[in-house]
Amino acid sequence: MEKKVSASVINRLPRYYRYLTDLLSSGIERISSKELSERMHVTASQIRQDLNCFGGFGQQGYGYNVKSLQSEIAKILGLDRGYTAVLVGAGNMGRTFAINTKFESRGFRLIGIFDTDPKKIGTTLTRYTIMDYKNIKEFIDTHHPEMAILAVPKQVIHGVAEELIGYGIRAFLNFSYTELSTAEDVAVENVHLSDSLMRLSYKLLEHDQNEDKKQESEV
Amino acid sequence: MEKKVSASVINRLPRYYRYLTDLLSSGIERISSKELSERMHVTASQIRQDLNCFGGFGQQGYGYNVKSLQSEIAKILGLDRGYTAVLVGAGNMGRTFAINTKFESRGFRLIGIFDTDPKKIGTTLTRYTIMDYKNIKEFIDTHHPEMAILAVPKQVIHGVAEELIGYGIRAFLNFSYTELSTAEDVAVENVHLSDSLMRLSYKLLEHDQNEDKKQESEV
DNA sequence: TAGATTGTTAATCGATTAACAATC
DNA sequence: TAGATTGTTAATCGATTAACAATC
Repeated sequence: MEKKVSASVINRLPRYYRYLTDLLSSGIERISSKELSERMHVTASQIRQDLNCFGGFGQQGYGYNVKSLQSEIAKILGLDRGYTAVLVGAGNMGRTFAINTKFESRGFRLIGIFDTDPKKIGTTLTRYTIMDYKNIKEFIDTHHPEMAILAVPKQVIHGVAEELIGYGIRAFLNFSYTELSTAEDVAVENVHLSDSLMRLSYKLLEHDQNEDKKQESEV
Repeated sequence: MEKKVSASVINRLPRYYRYLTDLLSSGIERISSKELSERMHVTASQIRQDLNCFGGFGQQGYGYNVKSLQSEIAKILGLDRGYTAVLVGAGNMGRTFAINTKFESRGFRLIGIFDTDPKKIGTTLTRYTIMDYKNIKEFIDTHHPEMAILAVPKQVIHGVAEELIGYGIRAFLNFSYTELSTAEDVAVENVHLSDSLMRLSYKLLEHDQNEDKKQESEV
């Protein structure tokens, strides 16, 4: 068994995928680690090390074929698996997610939307009719989605997750402020917009303070 | 001048803030690094190291006062600065963002929403009237927001960012698929939901493959 | 005071970068 | 072939963990 690839490497993969997709759409066929490193503001060494966790995708003297590298990374990420997902919660975040079909094919395919609000159940959201959360077990038993996107209030997040784990779901994208702890054999990605905002706030403050210092030293 | 705090530490700060806020709301007054470490699934050593980048907030033999530690971290993150932000783009993501006022006070206060779509301009979104993007310079000159939340299509993201930098904005939260490169003296946080999905997809695939291997070895 | 827990130094571990032989 | 660029090993750097003296 190969040794486990580190989280740092995994976290960079989507970014490689993104850049390669852009290169592809601008018609660039081959790229060297050096040129890619300049575009991405990382070292060429890091790119080669990262890729070689999964195999030798390049060719000495030539570099990497953009198209084949992109598809290799897609495979590594599991984007070719046709994973399917249900969305739980048709509030604002849920609706935004459902409408942005551009996410599809970059990780999953949405096959059903659920909510508990009688006002929402039966209404349509893009090409889906919102279903009653009560019937989610039946739906899962029939269609076997692998993932659930959780866009529900933080008060119910743990309950919903546990229930869905019971029904066989093994991967969650969690939008609630509370984080879903990753016990058991379950994959979780937490998306915390508040965290991003706080980081931005920190960076802004840091810049402001550097600015202040610069002015002081000029005086 | 103190040495720069590493990105790893900064990235963990919002999570500390989140946990401390939860502790506070459940009425817990003091906590030791050991107990916090168990709740957060990190080492006590890491917590103490992280906090001591900014100062000695604890007390030997006692631990940390939850309330004062929370407010210290808020200060470090700049949450007490009353930073203000404009939202550019009142599409789905923009609307979701505007409606989730819970983000406010965790990094910024929203003071205006802009769009270019004549159908949207003049309509209201929660407590705001959507303004014409044409008039954003005037608004910035008058109200001096520090941040901009960019929820615009990727085709226009760089143009919008450059324009707003010209008007004095120094911090951006970017929701577009393309990333905003962080040249100049500008703070940027990119939020890429697709990246989160791809990471989730990878984790799921990894779990599936471990599952397969386990079964093989059982045969 | 004795016990607990911090702040901090030292040790370990892992990730990044540099270098270069292999090879297209 | 000569030049370019990979894959990979070795060196460096930084982050995490462990340990413990300081001290509440």
